[in-house]
Amino acid sequence: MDTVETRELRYFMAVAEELHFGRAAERLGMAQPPLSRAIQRLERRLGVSLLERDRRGVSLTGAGEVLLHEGRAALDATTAAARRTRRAGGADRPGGTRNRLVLAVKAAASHELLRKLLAAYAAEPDAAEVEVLPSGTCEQGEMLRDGRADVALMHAPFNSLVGFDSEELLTEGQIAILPAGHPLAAHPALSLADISDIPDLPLARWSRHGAHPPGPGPEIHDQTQLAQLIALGRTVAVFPDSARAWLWAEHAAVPLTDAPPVVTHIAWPAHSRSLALAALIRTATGL
Amino acid sequence: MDTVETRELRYFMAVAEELHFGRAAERLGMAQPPLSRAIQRLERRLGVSLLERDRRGVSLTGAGEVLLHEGRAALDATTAAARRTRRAGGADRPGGTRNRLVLAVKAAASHELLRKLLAAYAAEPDAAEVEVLPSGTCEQGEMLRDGRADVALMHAPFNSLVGFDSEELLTEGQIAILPAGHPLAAHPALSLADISDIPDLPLARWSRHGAHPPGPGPEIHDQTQLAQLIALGRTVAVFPDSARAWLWAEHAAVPLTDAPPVVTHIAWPAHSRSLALAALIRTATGL
DNA sequence: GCCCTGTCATACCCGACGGGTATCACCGGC
DNA sequence: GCCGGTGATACCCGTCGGGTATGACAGGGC
Repeated sequence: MDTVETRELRYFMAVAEELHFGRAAERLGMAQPPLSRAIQRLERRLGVSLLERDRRGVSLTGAGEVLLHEGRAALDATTAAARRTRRAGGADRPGGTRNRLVLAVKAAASHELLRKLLAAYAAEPDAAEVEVLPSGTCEQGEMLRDGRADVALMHAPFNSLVGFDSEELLTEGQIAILPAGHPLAAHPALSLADISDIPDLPLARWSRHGAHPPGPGPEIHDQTQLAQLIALGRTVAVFPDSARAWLWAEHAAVPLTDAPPVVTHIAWPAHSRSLALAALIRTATGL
Repeated sequence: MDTVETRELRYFMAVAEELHFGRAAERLGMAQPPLSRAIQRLERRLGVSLLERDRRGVSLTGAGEVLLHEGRAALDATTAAARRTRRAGGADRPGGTRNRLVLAVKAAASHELLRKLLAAYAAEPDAAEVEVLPSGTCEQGEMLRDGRADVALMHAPFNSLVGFDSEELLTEGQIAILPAGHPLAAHPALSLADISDIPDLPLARWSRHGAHPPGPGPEIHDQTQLAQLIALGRTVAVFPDSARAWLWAEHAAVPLTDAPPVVTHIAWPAHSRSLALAALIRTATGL
């Protein structure tokens, strides 16, 4: 009577995001009528109206918006439970997860730190096999929430640590990466203002989830493209200090005086209870 | 194919907690055979074995333990979504929850702070109606997690703030509450060691969820019982400083020098997005 | 050793519900 | 007024959730 099934949540999320029963049904791989009925049933069961079926379109009610947010968290938690359970598959010892540990890292993250962490962890007694999951396009927080990862290296202030437990690992300044021949590359230091309005070096725009933000700079998809564009003298980029490790000869790095420092954290779901994870965190904070 | 329904989760949680299909079925209000089938189907769907059906009893596999923990979080998130959606029921404005805000407080919490907070909040422009939910027996974190509350006053280090966002509100020392006539009541200050081993004043034991922890002291259920036992000279208690507000004439309060300070936090689910809640937090931190 | 008890699994049945197809009701635009 | 597009309704069917009855199997008392 007062229970909501995950299927109903999935259906509602699709409709709430598409604001269109037909498209939502298509996305769900089903026909539209049963979807309409399912939503009606959900509304009846909850005793509230979630969608405003106005002629010419569907819109969310206040309750619908609440369910959109809360339901997302609930669905993530459910799929995370399924994923982590599946991953724990073979280890039938009752002492906790001994299997693999999935570590999500940003592709552009400091390899130095990661390498040291993995090396130190491998020597630990509670060590599990660590699978490194480079999340190029996807947010690491998302991966932690829906169970694709167990632990992540995240970079404040770019990633939000909200909802996770975390420990600070490393703080570094940021540098501007310029074409080696550019006049600005000769400066000992620069400010953000110095590089934000250079006509011949517009800042590149990362394309995320297929949507390209508007702006003057070139569109890029990965770090190699960016490196190439810088080397060609077409753009400039701002990166944490550890990016110096992958610079080319055609690149020049100049410290930025007023860029906010980047803090690398190790973060994990707050409710985690795993010996292997605890050991990894201990290793990381002890580096 | 890779989806888990909340009903299946509920069933599994019951079996995993009872470690007995018959009792779990009874608790769920159903017969045992369909429960067995549901668990089998869940195991098949996840592709892992969750329970070890040994003759003479059921035990959890490693994967089962993972699902026990993760599933609890998922179920809590789901019921929270349903509860909060239902509570948002009538407010059909698209600006967020404008309804009521449920604030969970420990029954023994500082009334002073709570009164000031509610008074200040009522004057706010974004103020919603605040329902105060005194959680005598139940953990406030549980209430936040499963949606019975939207925000809570929690007391570190007694409550774990893990998994929530929180702001510090108030730090106070702790006091020993003794019978007024007791010799120790004359001291200007005491240490924990001073009161932990007094033969005539064993520390009282709170009964939680029906289970009484073993020990020498008397069993108590609420604060009034405790106050009475102290007044009768039968026990001693340790409380935050603000407990002085409800002391009786027969009580004596003595500061404890080495008790950890109690920090009152305002805490809320990390993913919350509500104007009313934001206003309450702003009010609380501005006190 | 035998039976009895307690456990979970299997067999079978039924009603309900999820899902599909066809169609309706309604509105905006040409 | 017709048409395209929306979501809702009507009807049908297969699957599945749930109940009852029963089986398989181990352990304990006699």
